[in-house]
Amino acid sequence: MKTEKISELTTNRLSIYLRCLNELSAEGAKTISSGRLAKRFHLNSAQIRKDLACFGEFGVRGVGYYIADLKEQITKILGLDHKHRVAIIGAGRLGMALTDYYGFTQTNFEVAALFDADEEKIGSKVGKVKVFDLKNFERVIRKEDIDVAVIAVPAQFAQSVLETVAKSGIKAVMNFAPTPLRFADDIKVKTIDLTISLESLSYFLAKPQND
Amino acid sequence: MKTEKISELTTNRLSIYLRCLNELSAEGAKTISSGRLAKRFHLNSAQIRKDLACFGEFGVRGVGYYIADLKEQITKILGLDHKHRVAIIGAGRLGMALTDYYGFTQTNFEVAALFDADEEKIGSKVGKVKVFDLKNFERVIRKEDIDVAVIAVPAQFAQSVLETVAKSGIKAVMNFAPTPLRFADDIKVKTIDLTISLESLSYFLAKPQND
DNA sequence: ACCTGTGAAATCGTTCACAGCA
DNA sequence: TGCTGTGAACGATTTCACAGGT
Repeated sequence: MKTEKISELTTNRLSIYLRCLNELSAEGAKTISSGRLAKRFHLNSAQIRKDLACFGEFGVRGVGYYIADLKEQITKILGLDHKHRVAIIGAGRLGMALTDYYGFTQTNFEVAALFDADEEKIGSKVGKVKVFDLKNFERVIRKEDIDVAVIAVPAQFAQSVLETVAKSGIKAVMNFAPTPLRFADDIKVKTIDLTISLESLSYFLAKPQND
Repeated sequence: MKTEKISELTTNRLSIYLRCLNELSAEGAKTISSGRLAKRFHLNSAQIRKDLACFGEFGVRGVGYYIADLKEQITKILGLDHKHRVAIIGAGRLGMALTDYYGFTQTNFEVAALFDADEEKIGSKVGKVKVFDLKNFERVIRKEDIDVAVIAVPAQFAQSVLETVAKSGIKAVMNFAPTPLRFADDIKVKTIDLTISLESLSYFLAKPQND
């Protein structure tokens, strides 16, 4: 077991391993070795072992890993053993699409509130989720016990929204605005920048030789 | 000028530089040095120079880079000097949200068609974009001259949709389904996996000491 | 025999530091 | 003097290879 700092690449892979284990589990398998896991899902077996070894000795030499046990361990490491409550800021199309994004509920996340500054939208509902006035952000997130925020507003408002979010005490933010954000280092901001992804596809199409 | 293989990290940063240059340009600046660019946007100046040097010698010693010229060069490198036409597969909330996502139009991408397998949706419109039957994918993308596909269908259909897309000759795909996909290496698939991002936030909240 | 956990090696990416040009 | 372009140093990440446990 390593006690060094754990890289984000490692934790991202943990999510992937968890998915693989769910699939194997559904098939009724009881144990899996890093070698077979790697082969089946096109991963590297040494990397799987190293990643897992960061958090403990979960394997059994000569056997592999007990699937049910390992699932439970990874679920706990990723903090997926309890529900997270999510606020989405920006009740535009993207915010609304995310509100009933299946992937949220699938991994123990629940969208508890939408926020917008537009009078027209405040008070309306998306499915069962109410749209609140952004001005009341802090009050609502306390009442609703929210611990994760999603920023789905136009880029020019993102920094100011992030400051509202940070002031409320929320420590985990997912940002869809294609803009760099400044924030204190006790909070975690994960930016999903679709513009960069698109431009990267464009580069692939444009580059001289498709090697 | 390097002729080695260019990493995706480098091309992603090119997108960022382009954004920065647009901002500077809007302020009326004519030239910028890597040092001042780095300071202003919290980047590393050596990295900026290295990234740019992969594609040519765009700078002038003692002066820096001419902003208008550099913008043009990067735009060309990223293939953003001509429009890309996009098909979105899956006319659910996510597909619809992406259809009028501002970021697309902003960087020379245009959503030209939506596809779905649901009879109810086929023939309807989202804004000006028509929903076609997925069965007619190849015919429509040829007629509409589409070169980029976005997969916004549930995970269990993603692999089969990708195969339809690949067969049609499209080489650039953005995938929102949280599942690993198998594909030939002459096509580029960029997966935006919101589940992994969420779980990474969850890990941050769960881990023992928030260091 | 099979498999884990882990040092060591290899690869990849970033930052430093400076030669050389305007 | 100010700045680029780049080799060299450094740091991070991945992969190899094997000692040691079952």
